[in-house]
Amino acid sequence: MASEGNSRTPASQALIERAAGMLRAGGEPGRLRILELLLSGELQVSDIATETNAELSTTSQRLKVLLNENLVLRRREGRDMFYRLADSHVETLIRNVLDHADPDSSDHH
Amino acid sequence: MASEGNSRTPASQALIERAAGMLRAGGEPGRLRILELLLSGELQVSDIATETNAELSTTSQRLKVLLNENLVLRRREGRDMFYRLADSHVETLIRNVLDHADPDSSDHH
DNA sequence: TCAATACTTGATAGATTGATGAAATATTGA
DNA sequence: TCAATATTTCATCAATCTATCAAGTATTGA
Repeated sequence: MASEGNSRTPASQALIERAAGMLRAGGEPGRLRILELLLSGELQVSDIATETNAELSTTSQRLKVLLNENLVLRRREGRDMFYRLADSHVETLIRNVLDHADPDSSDHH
Repeated sequence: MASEGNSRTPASQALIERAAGMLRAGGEPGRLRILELLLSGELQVSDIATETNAELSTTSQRLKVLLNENLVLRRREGRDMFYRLADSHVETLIRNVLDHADPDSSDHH
């Protein structure tokens, strides 16, 4: 029994800042759109740019923010760079917020 | 079967924007700190200000942002205003991100 | 080694944000 | 009705963010 339950040990300043950074990274429509896209799997930069109707360099900058906040991981394959969600925690987070923001979602209480 | 599963219907522009707004609202340390505080229950503004070491008006502004993004609800009782997390979805979200940001958290993969 | 492809980085300008003091509003009790 | 308490709103300024173009780097194949 270390830290889980209904009452939580107050998060340290550092933890709060890391967590806030993650939320902030997802808190911009262009970047959230990318995260949503990646829910269905790994994609390369140019495809992400195409799918999101964004400039390549804009897309790259967005991915950089997501990478810095550890929301995504990347892997090079030849000239291509493939990005994917960092882990299932992130997946859950994204699904969660999209669900919650959906007025048609059933369990709002 | 409407929208849940491993592949998700692409979110509408509006949904993405609402969801991004929520993340952005939680994406600032001062505001996330408030959300974390509220995990343990309803609090009035002055107490939130005290607990977070912030000016009253700063706290009020922060709460306003959280309220606008539907992350919290409030209720007046006399001169006091009590704020609480909007629902269990929000609770889950906050716990989730704090967990994920914690390097000591076990299930990062 | 050169040209082409795929991406990243740097510089920048415009937009948005966040904290704050001062002023305003709401509620209560004398 | 007045003063006190609790909170919100307003105006402002500095800081941060975001998209974009141009330039730079990495990888491949001729």
